[in-house]
Amino acid sequence: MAKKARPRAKVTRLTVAARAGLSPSTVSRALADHPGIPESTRRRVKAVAKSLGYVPSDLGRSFYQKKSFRIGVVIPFKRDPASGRLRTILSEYFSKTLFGIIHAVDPARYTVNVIADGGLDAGALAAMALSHSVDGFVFLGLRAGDGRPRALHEKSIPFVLIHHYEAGHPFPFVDIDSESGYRALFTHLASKGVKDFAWIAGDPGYLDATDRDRIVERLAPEFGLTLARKLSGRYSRRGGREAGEALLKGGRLPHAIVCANDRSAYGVIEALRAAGRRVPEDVRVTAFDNNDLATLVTPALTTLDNPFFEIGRLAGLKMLALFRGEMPSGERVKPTLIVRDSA
Amino acid sequence: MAKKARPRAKVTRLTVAARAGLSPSTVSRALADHPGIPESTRRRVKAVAKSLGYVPSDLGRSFYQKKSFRIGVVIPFKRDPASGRLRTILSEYFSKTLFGIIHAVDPARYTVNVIADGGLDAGALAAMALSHSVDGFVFLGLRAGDGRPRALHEKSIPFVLIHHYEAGHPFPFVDIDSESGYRALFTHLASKGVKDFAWIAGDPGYLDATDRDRIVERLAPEFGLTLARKLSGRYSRRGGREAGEALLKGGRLPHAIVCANDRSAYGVIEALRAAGRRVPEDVRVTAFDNNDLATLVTPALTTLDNPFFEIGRLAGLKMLALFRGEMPSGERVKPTLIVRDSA
DNA sequence: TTGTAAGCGTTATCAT
DNA sequence: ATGATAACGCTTACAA
Repeated sequence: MAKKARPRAKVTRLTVAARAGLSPSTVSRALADHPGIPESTRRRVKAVAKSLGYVPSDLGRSFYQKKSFRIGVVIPFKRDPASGRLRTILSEYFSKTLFGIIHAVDPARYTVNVIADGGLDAGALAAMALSHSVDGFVFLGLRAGDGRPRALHEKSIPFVLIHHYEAGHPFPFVDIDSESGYRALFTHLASKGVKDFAWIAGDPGYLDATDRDRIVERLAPEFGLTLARKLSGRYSRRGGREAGEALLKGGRLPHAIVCANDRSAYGVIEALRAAGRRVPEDVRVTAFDNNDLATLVTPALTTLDNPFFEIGRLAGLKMLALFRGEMPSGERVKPTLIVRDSA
Repeated sequence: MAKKARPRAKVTRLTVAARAGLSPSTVSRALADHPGIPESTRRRVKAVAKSLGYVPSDLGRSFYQKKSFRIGVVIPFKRDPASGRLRTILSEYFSKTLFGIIHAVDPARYTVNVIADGGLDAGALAAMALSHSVDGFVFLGLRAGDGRPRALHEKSIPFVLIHHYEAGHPFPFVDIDSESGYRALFTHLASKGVKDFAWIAGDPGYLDATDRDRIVERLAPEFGLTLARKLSGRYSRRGGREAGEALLKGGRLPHAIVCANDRSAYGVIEALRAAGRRVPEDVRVTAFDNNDLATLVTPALTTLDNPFFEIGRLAGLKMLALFRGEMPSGERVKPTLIVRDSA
């Protein structure tokens, strides 16, 4: 019975105004709950708008305000045309962080645009912001020495760095507090009677990786631990396996093998298993990230949980602060030690 | 020396026009490479624009054209506030598909907006399109019986379904061709002397899962295979493990266990391993998807590759066709059989 | 070949 | 309390 107001022509503020016998500006104010509009008018306008099936144009609002209400999330991405293989950062890292960002900015009516970064230069990024395609950027998976943040900063384009930061610059970032993590881990290891360990480093192209090198080296003595060997695991399973094999050739195994992430830890475990060594009986193995992988493999990994969702959420919050004209500081979130079977 | 034209005030088409001694419309046409603009003018305009550091406003263009040039990618997402655990579809599936979409639509200057679907109703989605927040939708991870596509269709809002379709409706979709996959798989199994097998089904909430039930049942006899048992693996590792345990209690194991996806296959393998059965010596196990997981576990999984990137790419292409006013049909892409160690 | 003018839907300013 | 008007940056008839 209720005749569905199926709008044949588009209905705008003008249509609503005409139908309500008011001016467009009053409609605008009523809909935006401006003060100084009597409750009665407000209600009437809203009723008319509803009956007309009026949907405000985000585009009109954006255009007027010169704000797109979009945040560009920049993530490294290349596809090898030959093999078709994707070269990007870990899916799980990306997804969880992305949802964290969305979760944070959604209440402010911001939306997230994914930008596949296959070598975009600073100019291209700046153009996206200047053209109001996005209002700012969140960077994921940036490599050490990337000059784009600085370039954007010079153009006053807002951005937040994730798992990255710029030494000597007060750029807002959200990073993992590796030091706190390794303190927890070393405490655990020491309590298990571990005296020495090998360090399987990450990909030195990332700031976090080289940071962890330094942190591990510096902290070990505090916990009575000897850093017996340092090898690169390149954050990859294969890198881990190769490091594990190298370790096995080097004579006596240390009490523990501390790996810079989950994947390389699993590679190490594979190498050990192939050589007939048992984890954790013969040697303990620890990891970092706590990806799905960590519980999937055998033995399940003792690892430091990298709270991707939370990190994304905080980055989103900083982005909003930036939009409000504030200057949010950098922040490091503490990982949680997850003790499972491997150590 | 070259004085950097750092725009203090915003430079628009008007600025460029004034500087070039032309009208704004000519500038517009020159920049858009319209026919009927002499090469000389075009060049001059472009030079001036460049020297002024002019960046066209996407917002202005969008506003005028009433098109946002954004595609909304809708993905199920819920976060359990208590545990903080994310409930969403697989990260890897999401990421690869998303990048496929981006890859396809980027050349047409479309951009992708991720929409976390925590129970958005059809009205909310329609409002996003009607407000020109996005021009259309790509749906991921839809469950059987979801009425939203039909509702959007009635409002003439363009969308593409991925790994989903609507029987009896010509909605554009991109799905995996499970039948072709199982033909390849059964051929392989038969060649290995397999005579009977157990089917570990997926989550019946998804269309693909129930389709595979039917396909497997129908196809088996063609290949001289007996479907000895049917159990649900719920697409999950735990579901697979439980199914595996049930199978082990049921007396003699069939020659093979065909699982509806990788995760449940791994669960089955865990159950078998716990019971001291070897894969593939005692029983062959097959999977579906070819996620990272497939090579991570031991034994590496023989599985059907679900080409997520390609599926996303095709969906993006269909989206563009829809925007051109065409009515693209549904499409099923063939999975590739990847033979590894588990079968 | 180029210019003029209108219009996209919104909000803010200034009147009334 | 409400109305008229301008402005945001762009494109596209229509005119010249």
